[in-house]
Amino acid sequence: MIAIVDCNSFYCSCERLFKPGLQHKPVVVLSNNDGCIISRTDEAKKLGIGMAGPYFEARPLIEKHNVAVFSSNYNLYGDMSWRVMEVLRMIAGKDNVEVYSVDEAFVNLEHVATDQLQATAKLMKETIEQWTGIAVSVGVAPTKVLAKVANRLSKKNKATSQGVMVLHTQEDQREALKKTMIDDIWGVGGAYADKLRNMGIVTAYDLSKMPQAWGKSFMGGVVGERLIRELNGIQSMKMEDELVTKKMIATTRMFGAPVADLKSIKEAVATYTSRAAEKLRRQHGAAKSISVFIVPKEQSHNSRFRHGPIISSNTTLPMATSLTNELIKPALQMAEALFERGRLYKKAGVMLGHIVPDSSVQGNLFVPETKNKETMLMGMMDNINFSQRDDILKFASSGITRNWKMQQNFHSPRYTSRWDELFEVK
DNA sequence: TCTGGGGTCCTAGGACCC
DNA sequence: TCTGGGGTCCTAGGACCC
Repeated sequence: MIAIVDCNSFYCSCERLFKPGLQHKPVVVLSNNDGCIISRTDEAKKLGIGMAGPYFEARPLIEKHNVAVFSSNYNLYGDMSWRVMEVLRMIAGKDNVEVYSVDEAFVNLEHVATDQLQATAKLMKETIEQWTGIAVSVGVAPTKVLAKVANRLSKKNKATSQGVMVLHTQEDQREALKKTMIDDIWGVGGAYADKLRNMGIVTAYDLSKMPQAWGKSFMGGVVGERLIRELNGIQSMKMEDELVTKKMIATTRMFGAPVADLKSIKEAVATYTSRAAEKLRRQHGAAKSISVFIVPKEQSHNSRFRHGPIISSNTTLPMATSLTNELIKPALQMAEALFERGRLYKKAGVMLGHIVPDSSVQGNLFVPETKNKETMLMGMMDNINFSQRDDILKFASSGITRNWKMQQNFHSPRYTSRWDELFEVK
């Protein structure tokens, strides 16, 4: 059996930890640049505030009901996430935990006796809540997809489930599937949901009764086939080893306000490249390709498109590297080539691809000896920046004033990761 | 006026090879 | 007038996730 442990309204819960007065009050957390709502408490949901909707649209409701609003504080969420996952690893064993996202983890319960499943799930939940203060829901079932179904139902019926739901008989599974609409299935998004409904498939149960071959032809090939098997309790998605090596690393941001000058664009691109290179070094990788894109602010009144065209360029490097300076150079060249004077831009991004382990970087006869020193320099920069949790050291091309930086008007202190922002009790 | 950021997997189709 | 068959590799784009 597999459990999925999922933090309730995670970002909001983190903010509430340090503002006990907000317990049972509506709270929302905004995306970068304070653009969209990306986390809501139950109280905020009840007021009719939608998920992923733009902040400005929900603003009347928010002001009317005095909803607490926060900009996202990823230092805080990252640190709380680590604490939650550590508790799980202590209880279930390090190798049985697969961190799926910042607020979710799958836990392998293969070795737990059937009559102990409920108790184990409850233990995980209660320990996390007691030690970290973050409330979680737990779903347990024979497959990942069914565990997700269980988790969702446990959240929907908190009063009866106490935040834990175990689906271990086929009877339980069938009942749960009947209560789950197709668009609430993990792996069914908007496009497939529309398609399925048009074919008269409405509940997860309906979908589970379709033949696998049908899934193969109508739901994206092996993906659909696998989904149907999982719904029927046949494990088709394994527990993954902790996968730390990403195949692509991206750093992209909206600007605080549209930008028209090349200098700002270049500063932003240099900054994002530095950040991406940092992530790359953290996983001991080296990248062989880098691409840069910039997005013009939509000029036309044709508002059907949320984004303007994306203007991008890609460079293949002579050899894979993780050195910031070697990545910044081509990135800035591309930024310069893409930029058109007279246009307004709202976003830029950098992506690193063709990532290989840095130990396997192909030797090149023409690599100068100085390379080792540069690698050490990068390591030092990373250490200093990490211990300060800030870009205290950066490349000059990243700029000092940074007029293009995103807006974060409701940022809470980094309570758990900065000495000078510690929570104070008077 | 104002709509995030960072990923994954899969398929189709083109280019190319023998 | 008629122009094979079978591969591989790569990229773009769609769909999904949180």
